[in-house]
Amino acid sequence: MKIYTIKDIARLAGVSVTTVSRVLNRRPDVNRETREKVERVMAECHFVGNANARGLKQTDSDVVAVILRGRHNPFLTSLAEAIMHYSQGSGTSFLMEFIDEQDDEFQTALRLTHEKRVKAFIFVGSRIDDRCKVLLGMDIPMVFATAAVGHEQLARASAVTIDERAMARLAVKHLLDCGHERIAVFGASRTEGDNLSLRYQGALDAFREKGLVFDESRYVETRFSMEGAYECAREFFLRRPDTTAAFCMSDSVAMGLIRALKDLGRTVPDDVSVFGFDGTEMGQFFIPRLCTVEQPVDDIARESVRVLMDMFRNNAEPTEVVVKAELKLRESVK
Amino acid sequence: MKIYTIKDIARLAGVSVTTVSRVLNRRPDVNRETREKVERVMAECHFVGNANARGLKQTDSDVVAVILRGRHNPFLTSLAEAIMHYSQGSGTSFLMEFIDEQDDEFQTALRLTHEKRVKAFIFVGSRIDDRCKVLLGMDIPMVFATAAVGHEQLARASAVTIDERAMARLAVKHLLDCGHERIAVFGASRTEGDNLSLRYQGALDAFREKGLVFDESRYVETRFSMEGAYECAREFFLRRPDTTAAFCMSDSVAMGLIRALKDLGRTVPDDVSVFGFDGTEMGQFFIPRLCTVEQPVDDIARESVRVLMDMFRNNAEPTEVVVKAELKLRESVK
DNA sequence: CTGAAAGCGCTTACAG
DNA sequence: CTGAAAGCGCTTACAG
Repeated sequence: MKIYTIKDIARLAGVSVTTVSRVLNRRPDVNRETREKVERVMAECHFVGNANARGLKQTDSDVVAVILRGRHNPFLTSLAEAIMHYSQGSGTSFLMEFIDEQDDEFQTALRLTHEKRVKAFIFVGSRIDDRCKVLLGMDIPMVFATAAVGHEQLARASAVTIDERAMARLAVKHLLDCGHERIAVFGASRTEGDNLSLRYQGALDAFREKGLVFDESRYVETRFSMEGAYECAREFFLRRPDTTAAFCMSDSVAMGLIRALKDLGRTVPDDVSVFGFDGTEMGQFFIPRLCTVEQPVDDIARESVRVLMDMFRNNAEPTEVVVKAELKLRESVK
Repeated sequence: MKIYTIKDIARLAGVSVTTVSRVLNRRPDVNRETREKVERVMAECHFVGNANARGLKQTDSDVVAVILRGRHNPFLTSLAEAIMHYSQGSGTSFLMEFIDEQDDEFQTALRLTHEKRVKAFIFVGSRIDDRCKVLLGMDIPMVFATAAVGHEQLARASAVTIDERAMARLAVKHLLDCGHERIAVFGASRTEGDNLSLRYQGALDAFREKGLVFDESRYVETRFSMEGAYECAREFFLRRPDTTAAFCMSDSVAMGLIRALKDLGRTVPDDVSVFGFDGTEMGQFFIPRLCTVEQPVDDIARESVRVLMDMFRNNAEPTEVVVKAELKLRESVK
C-alpha cells in the first residue's frame, strides 16, 4: 500500500501543497469547498501527516514535555497522568515521555529540545545530580515534581514537593507514639542527597525528639520493588526478630515486607507494625490496608502545571512549592 | 543555548557534513583521527542528532514496533518488556510505543508506518475489530500477542496465545472439583468476541462437563480495575451471600474482589474461594496469594518475536501459535 | 482565499 | 577515506 504524502493529496485534490497543509493544520483561511474536498481525499487515502517532517520545520510551537522516569512506579505514573490532566486547561500542548529508570531524563530533555522544539519541562521521578549539567545554560523553564534537592543549580528550575523530612518524622513519631521502639527503616542508599535521604533524616528527627537514638543496625538498604523488599525483609527479620515495627520508604517496599513477615509466620499489625510511603492505590486494597504517607497527587500535579506555566508565560522567577501531605492511618499499624 | 546541528559540528571540526553523518552512524569508513576529532567536537557541544531529520530521510531501515495498548495492565506491561528483551537477538531494531487503553492501536500502527518506516508490528493488548480495517491491504507482517479472535481478516497476521477457553475451563473445573457449586464469574461484556468471551465459554464448558448449568445471575460485568471490581463485588456479595467461589478474568479483579469480601467480614479462602487470571507479580505477594491461570509471559514473548521475524525475514505464512499455560494453585482457593 | 519557493537537519548515492 | 549535491515531507513567509 502506498504511503501518501501531502503532495499526493494535493495532486488528487487538485490544489497546492500549501492548501493541503492549511487544511491539515485547521487554519481558518481556506474556502469551505476546498477544505471539504481536501478532507475527503485525505480520508479516502487514510492520510497520516508525517510528524518527522512537521517537527523538522515547525520551529516556534509552544510545547511542554512531561518526562516520567520509572514506568513501574505506580505513584509516579499516577502523578504524571494527573499532570497531563491539569495541562488541559493551560492552553499549551503537553506531551508525555516515558523512560526507563536506567535512562537519563536530562539527555531525554536535551533530545526533545531539538526534536520536538520542547520549550519547558516537568520532570517526574527525576533525581537531580551531576547528569543535569547537560542542561546548564539553557534558558528553559522546568519543574521538578517531587524532587527538590539540588534543583537550585539549574537557572530556571522550580520544585513542587511535600515536606519529605517532616512527613517521615511524623510517620516514625506515630510508630514511637504507638509504643514501638525497636523500629526498622527500609530505604535505599542514604548518601544520595535526594528525597530518600530526607525521609531518612526525618526518621532520625523523630527518634531525637523523643530523646532516643535510631539503632543504625536496623537500617535496611533495599531495591524499591516488592520482590527486592521481600528478600531483604526476610533476611532481616530472621536475624532481628525482636523488631516490632518498620518504616518503609515506599508502599511497594511495605507490601513486599508484609508478605515476607507473613511467610515467617508473623502477622501485621499484631506482631509487627508497618508504615508505607506514597499512598498508592494498591496500598488501599492490600490486606492489611497500608498505613502510609499520602502524597497529594492532584495538588502536586496542579501546582506543577501552574508553576511551570507561570515561568513559561509570565517569566516568573523559579520557586519552591511545598504542598501539604497527610498521614493515612490504616490497618497495618497498631 | 544554541542547538547544534550537524552543519555546526562539521564547521567546528573542519570536515563535511557527510563525514559527520558517517561518524554519527558509526560507519567504518572514516579515518580514525577524523573520527576522533568529530567525536570530540560533538561531545563538547552536547550534540544530539535530530531524529526528525533522520527519520525523514532514512527510508529503508528495518524496524519493528511493539504497540502496547493499556499502560496500566501489569500483565501486558511485563509482556511488552519481555518482547523487547527477546528482540535483542533478532538483528532488527525494535521500538516500543505505549498508548492509552482508549487510543486506537491500528491508527498508531498506520502513523508509525509513515513516520518511522516501521515494517512490522507486534500488538500487545489489542482487540481485533472493525478498527483494524485501516491496515487492510497493507503488506505488513504483524503478530497479535495474546489476541487471536479475528486476526484472520488481516492478510499477514499471526497470533500467539494461550488456549484461553481451555484454561478457563480448567480453572472453573478446579473450583467445581473443590466442591463449589454456587460460583460467580467476574468478567466484562460477553458479546465482544474477544479473549474474555473465550474465558466465559471455558467457564460454561466446565459446568457442562459436570452436567451442571452455570447460573447466569451469577455473572458480573465489571471494569478491569481493583476499584471497579471492589464496587461490583461488594454489591454482588451483599445480594448473593450464598456464593462460595468466584472465577475472575484478571488478577486485578480478583484482588479488588477479595478486598471487598474482607470488608464484608468474609475470609478468603475460608468463606469464599477466588480464582484469578494472568499470573501477575502482585498476585504472588497479595495476602492471600492468588490462585490463578499463569500466562507464560516469556514463552509468549519469545514466540511472538520468532513468528514475526520468520514472516518478516523469510516471508513465512501467517500462523497461530498456542503456548502452554499453567494453573497456579495458591492460597486463595480451598 | 490560494500557490510557488525556500528551507528545516539529516542521509545517501555518486564522484573522486 | 572524503565531499558536493539532491532530496525526504512538511511549514512558512511572501506575493497575488
